[in-house]
Amino acid sequence: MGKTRDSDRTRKRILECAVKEFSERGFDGARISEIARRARLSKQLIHHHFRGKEALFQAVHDLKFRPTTLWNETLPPDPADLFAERFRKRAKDLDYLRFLTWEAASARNRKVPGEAARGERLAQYGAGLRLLQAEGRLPRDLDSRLLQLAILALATYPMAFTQITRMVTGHAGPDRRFQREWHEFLRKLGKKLFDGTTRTIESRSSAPRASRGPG
Amino acid sequence: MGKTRDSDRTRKRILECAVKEFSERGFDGARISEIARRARLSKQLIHHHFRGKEALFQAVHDLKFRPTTLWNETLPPDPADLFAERFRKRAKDLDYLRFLTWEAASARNRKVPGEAARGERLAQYGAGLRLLQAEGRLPRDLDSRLLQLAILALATYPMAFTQITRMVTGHAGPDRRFQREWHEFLRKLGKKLFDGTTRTIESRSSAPRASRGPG
DNA sequence: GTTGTAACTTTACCGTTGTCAAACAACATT
DNA sequence: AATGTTGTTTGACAACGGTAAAGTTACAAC
Repeated sequence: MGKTRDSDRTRKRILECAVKEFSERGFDGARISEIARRARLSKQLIHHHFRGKEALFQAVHDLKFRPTTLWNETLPPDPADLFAERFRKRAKDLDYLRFLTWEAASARNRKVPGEAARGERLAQYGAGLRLLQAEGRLPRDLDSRLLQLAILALATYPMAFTQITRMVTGHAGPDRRFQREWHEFLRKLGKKLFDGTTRTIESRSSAPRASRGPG
Repeated sequence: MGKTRDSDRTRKRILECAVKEFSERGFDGARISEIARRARLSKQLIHHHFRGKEALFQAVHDLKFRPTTLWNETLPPDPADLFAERFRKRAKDLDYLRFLTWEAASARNRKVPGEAARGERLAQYGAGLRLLQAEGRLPRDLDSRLLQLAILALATYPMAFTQITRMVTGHAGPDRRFQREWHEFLRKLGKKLFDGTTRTIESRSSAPRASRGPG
């Protein structure tokens, strides 16, 4: 049995409950006392471990937005899986998705914490897309950045806007069954869009180019 | 010059400012006093005209979510424009979009006000998609509801998750230039997906059917 | 003008919430 | 065992936001 007093352990427990509360109710809606109730300790202790609500939120933020192995931005081998794969990864961290949604709602035009680093990471993914384009495995006439945005849209929207998903499909967003169906759908979509790519992008020149590395 | 006292006019002014405030800060973040400040009157007057914060929000909600001509769910003549057209309509009412985003963030699984009516309207659109499928102008192997969700995703996401859009493209979501580029992109996407539809869906039977109706 | 009504303001209030400070209890060190 | 340190609880509080009720002013009807 663990010690009755353990600073790190309680800090961790507070953080966990804070993640839940913040992700459910957002910053303004979240209540420190509620976090305390979930963690079975007094709200004053939270203020002792962290400096206050703002700092606690910051800590939670740093925790959830810290790059982990989940942030692996590697592209799938088959470009047709771009949508589906991105979705699969997104579905792994629903809390993070909820933070993104709160952020979207509250951050009108203001810069968002860690914007530079996150932008860097996103740019990395975009570079991967451009590489695929150079290899002729993705259509070149689609702006890579906009394509990336489309990928994120399809990977994010149904589970962020759960009301809409429910109204349209009848299933909740995080529902397992829906996730399977959506994954399948995205695969089909990817196939339709990108399978015939090589032929499509070379339809300008009547003859297919010799398949070599990126020109 | 108008009368110094006009119930309807002040009600309207309160509502306008309330829309702004709620759409910017959400229900919890919104401050009655701030709405009062914007409308240049005392917060108590707001409570006098409406019953309170909750009722005011309800009123705003009813106002913004009331079906208008903007809710025209008619489908574009060319299925390839499905994405782009939907986006064009979405971009017309950014406040509404922000409400949707707040709703998405806060409504975890809870039912959302007017869900039945809104679902009905969405179903109408879905029926239109199925009709297009029946006519062979949209691929039949794509679930119409999921396709509808994809349309909404592409039409909504970049302007709802403005941080992401900014980080990926460098432009803000509501930026005119971005909107033009995104519109164009969605058109291309639609063309790539749905232009070859007739051929695609008939790839099962080796021979193409006689081309009838709108090609 | 008088009076009544409705728009608006002022004063006051109360519950909630985050925060601070002091008291307390467990653990480590000596 | 004594003592210091640190995790934890308790009590209290000040600020803030929404709300209620009383007071005041404009406008209309008579």
